[in-house]
Amino acid sequence: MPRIIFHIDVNSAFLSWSAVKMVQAGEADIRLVPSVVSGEPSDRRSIITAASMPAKKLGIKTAQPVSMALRTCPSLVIVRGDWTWYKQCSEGFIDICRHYSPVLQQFSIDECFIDMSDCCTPETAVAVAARLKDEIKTRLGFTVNVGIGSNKLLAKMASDFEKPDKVHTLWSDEVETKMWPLGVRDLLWVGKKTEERLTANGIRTIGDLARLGMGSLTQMVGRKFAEQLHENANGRDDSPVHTETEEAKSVSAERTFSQDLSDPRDIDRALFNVACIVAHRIRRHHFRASTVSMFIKYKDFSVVQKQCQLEQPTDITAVILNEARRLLTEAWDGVTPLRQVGLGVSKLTHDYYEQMSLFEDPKLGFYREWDRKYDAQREEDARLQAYERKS
DNA sequence: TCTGGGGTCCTAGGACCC
DNA sequence: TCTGGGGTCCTAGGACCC
Repeated sequence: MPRIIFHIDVNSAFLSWSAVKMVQAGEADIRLVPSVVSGEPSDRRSIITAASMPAKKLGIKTAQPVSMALRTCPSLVIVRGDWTWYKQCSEGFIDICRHYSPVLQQFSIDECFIDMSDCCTPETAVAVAARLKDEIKTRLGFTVNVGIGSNKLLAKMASDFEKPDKVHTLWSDEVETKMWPLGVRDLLWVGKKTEERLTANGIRTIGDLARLGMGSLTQMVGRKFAEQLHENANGRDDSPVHTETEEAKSVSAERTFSQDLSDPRDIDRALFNVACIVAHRIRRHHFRASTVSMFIKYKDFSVVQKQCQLEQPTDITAVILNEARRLLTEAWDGVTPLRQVGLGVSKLTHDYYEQMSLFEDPKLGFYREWDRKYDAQREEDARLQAYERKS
């Protein structure tokens, strides 16, 4: 039996969500003028997280530096992101989608798939999708695109057609007319590098890719990726809509300096900050980590990453920080300016078994106490923030 | 104009074990 | 003494996604 999958994608999510809040507060609707959501605008290294349709029409794009966008449009309205509010908006639209089908997979904060196979027919799918889209607009105040297809890939490709506030179908029998004429870059998983490799070999459209023999494609991108691209270009994808939320496999944090830094004290301060953040996050989710990795980025954007295994999984900030410091001394000469420093942990477990050793480092007790106070402080900060938001 | 932050998966080489 | 083949783990790097 053919499947019916919807992909729901919020149009310019962060920008729309900020606009909803501002309109509720009686302010002008920033969706109607060139506007963007970004990090700290005074930081010259900030980039654009979301742009309004009028901004996009001027050529302003997501991931572009704010300074560049300001040159394009000096009157650009810039707003700071509000994560707590975004999470509320996300939950709101996911809830509505879940009412249409419980077989729902959240793909990111602003996208989800629902399996509608048991909830509508190919004939009624467009009308149902339109109802879903309109319900979100009426109840929550922002627009979405709904893509309909016989699998997740096609649904996702369809939701990317004309925006905003639109419903599109991409059934298997429409692949040839609606998908094959598109450029390879429009295919999911084809990024900049793969596009370059494909076009260098004369493969320009998704249709070219679909008709390409596996032998030559494997030579270009490797066997595994070639298999996937070949399937996807032909509109095939049998992955199910995963309803269970997967646990994180890694947690990381990074800091990009407003100017490249070379003073080891500055670098260490940043490493300390990210270690606090990462360790706090894993404690909050009751994780312990067995792998610590540290990475640095130079001004030419090259990245060096070092990792190591711990004898025992840990969630102690000081233990993670010490490993990261050691890795930093291995990776960095202490002189060359750095653009960014980051820290990650992986091999996460919920295993709380701890080898009790009579010879356990007595410092660990102090470290744990420090972490406990840190966590309490963070929680207090969060409570205060929530209170301020309400009043 | 000068490029954030947070993730996932894949590959390839080397070490080590049987 | 020399050789091979398979499996697993680790590491570093790269590509992609939102």
